[in-house]
Amino acid sequence: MPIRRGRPRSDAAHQAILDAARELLIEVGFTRLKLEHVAARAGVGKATIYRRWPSKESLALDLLLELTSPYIAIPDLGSTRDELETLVGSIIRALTMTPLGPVMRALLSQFAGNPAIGDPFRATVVRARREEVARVMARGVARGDLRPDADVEIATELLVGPIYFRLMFGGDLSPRLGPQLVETLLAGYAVAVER
Amino acid sequence: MPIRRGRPRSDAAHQAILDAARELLIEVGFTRLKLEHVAARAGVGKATIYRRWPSKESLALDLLLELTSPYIAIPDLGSTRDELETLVGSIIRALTMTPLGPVMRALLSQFAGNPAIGDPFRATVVRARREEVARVMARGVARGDLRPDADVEIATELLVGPIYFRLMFGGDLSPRLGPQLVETLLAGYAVAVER
Amino acid sequence: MPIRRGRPRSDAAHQAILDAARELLIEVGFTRLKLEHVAARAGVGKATIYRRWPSKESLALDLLLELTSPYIAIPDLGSTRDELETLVGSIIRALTMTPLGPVMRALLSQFAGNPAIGDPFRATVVRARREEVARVMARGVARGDLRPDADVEIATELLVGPIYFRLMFGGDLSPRLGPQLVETLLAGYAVAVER
Amino acid sequence: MPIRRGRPRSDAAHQAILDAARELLIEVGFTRLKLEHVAARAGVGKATIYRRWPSKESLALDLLLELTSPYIAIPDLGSTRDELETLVGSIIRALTMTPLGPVMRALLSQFAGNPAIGDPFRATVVRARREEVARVMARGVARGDLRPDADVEIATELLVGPIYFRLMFGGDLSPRLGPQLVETLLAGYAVAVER
DNA sequence: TCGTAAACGAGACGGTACGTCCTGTCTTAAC
DNA sequence: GTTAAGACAGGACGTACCGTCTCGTTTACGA
Repeated sequence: MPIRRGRPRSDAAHQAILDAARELLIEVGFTRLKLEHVAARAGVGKATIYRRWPSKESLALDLLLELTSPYIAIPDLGSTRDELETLVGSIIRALTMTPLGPVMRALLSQFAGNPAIGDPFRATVVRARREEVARVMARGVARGDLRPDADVEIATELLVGPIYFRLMFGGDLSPRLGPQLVETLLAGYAVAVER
Repeated sequence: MPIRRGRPRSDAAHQAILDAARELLIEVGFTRLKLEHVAARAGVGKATIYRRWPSKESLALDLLLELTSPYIAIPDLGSTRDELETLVGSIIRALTMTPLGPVMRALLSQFAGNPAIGDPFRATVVRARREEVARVMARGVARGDLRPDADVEIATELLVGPIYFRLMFGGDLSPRLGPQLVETLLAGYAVAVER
Repeated sequence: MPIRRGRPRSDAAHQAILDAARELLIEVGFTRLKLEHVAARAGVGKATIYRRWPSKESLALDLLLELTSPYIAIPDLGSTRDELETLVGSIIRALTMTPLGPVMRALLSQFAGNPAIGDPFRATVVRARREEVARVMARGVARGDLRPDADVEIATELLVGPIYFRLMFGGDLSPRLGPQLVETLLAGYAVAVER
Repeated sequence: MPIRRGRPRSDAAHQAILDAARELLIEVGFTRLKLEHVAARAGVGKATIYRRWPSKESLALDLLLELTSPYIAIPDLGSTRDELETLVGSIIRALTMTPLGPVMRALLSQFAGNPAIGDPFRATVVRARREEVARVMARGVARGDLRPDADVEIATELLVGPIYFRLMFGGDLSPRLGPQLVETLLAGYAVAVER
């Protein structure tokens, strides 16, 4: 039994650290985020941070997962187009209307070159998104809306890639983007009669 | 007349710095790239670096522009599909077979959150790519291969977004990806008879 | 109450710094003394030095005060000549047989032009020496050994000035010097009738 | 024949360097004197300085010798006391009323620990002073004013040591100091019977 | 109710890198 | 061949953070 001895860890400190880190990450970006400053803003000793997270990366990753966790599965809406638009729209909304946008922007830089952040992120968020696209597309195929040979992986990237492209390189992340992407994707994968 | 006074700047030192920086950027990534180490590997004083580049970011940006500059315009091949595949293929090839791939991966992190790198990159490389896609598509529309209402911006992002997505989040950057993306894009934008 | 918070400063580091600084000061002199090297030899981070001393000067001053503090008052020996010789002899001995000599030589340069070192040194060491000479001379006047109008300030400088002169410009600092100075001070050079 | 070829060295540059160096030496002291700043203030390239002086020390030494050269021998005044007072007074006057004072103060620090400055200074200025004292004292002995066994070396240091002591550690360098020193040297402090 | 054990805020620790400054040398065009 | 200008390699400066390590104190649990 891992009986807990000694003083329990403080939830207040834990939350203060996350809040301070989120604020600073948004303010200055990942590279200029300093744990020294997080500790100061949170009113916490540095050791209290290191006791919970082994590195800046893992703290940042927790911030990201915290913001991506309220992920909601797409229900069967009867229409493949509606479901895809809902899916893409929820991604755009999360990026534009919650702190996820700035946090994501700050961490984009780390996904490619920093396995400590990239790997867990891929294993959870990216994977979950691919699976959701797969579920929606499977329903679409079953309905006869989509060609049975539609490639789920390419489809995910065609829907999500442009969004991250704009997040990275600039460009509107307006709600109009979702239907535009879905329209193009569907026109491609839809059986001939669809159009 | 900007008469040159004093000892001219050394081209040898300039190139040694760029070489050392490129190597180290690929080896350790942008965050762990230290100008101290660049100077040491280049056999150069730190001041010689700071005389040319005000920051690590601007040095890295120069590396990136140096690698993206050998950009070749797509000639008229008679076939819109061939031209698009050539375009996408050349991007994939540059990312997989030249130092551009690792350098890009190392700098992806900075585009979103670091205007000092992101803005110039957007203004040159991203802009050039959009314009090339626009030229190819304009020829396609003229040929009757493409629907006249095809949106160039969305098209660029559908072609390039998935590539950067895989660069960032992992996934094959095989030569097969190009034709897959073009096929999907064309199926969407092509006039009905195309398929 | 000045409650102590945080980890206390390390006495070991403090002493290691002083030792390394003393050695290097003697080896290379004040101008060529580098805090970087002190830190390296002491096995200490540079910040640990700067936390204690704001500058090279103040560190050097502490070295000097550390070496001049074991100052011993001259007891009543019954003979003014003996007391003066003891006083001058102890100064010469300290300069020739302890690290004070080399340290003093290294810092002589700073007394005149560097108030940060000169002022505290004057306020403590020079002042203490003047007072000791004054006490000895007062006893001498009381004994009837010395003329009552003898000027203490001039006397101090006549005894100590030549010693520092030789320290600075070269010349024996042999034990013989003390009695010579005292003899001349007491007797004067004029033939008897002059006065 | 050392025929001069090429452009002759500029006397104007030479003098501008000495002037700038003297000013800066007085303003900031020897340690904080930077050849970079001397060159800038003199409107001269750094190489022009290094072509003439191998080091900061030798430049400073030249400044010092330039100021100590107008040394005037003491004529036979008929009175040993007058001659000694003239000698000591001329030293005090030079130190208080010409730039020699500040320059000396700035360089005092280097005499002991820096042979490059100390040795030539000792060999010229200090030596000349000792010889002058010797001449005056020899005349005094010949006149019967001074005891024949008077030690010239000790005498020089008793006259000059206190002056440098005050220059270094503070204290009036008033014209009154000269007669006080000469008086004490001649008379001694002991009550008459002592001898 | 009293240890005992772990977490707490604080801040010092040995380090690494920063960006600046200065050194003494070298390289140019102008004279 | 010297000049002013200024770039060069090198190296120290004083500062900022890193991740670790004491401190004295606080908080909970089990004896």
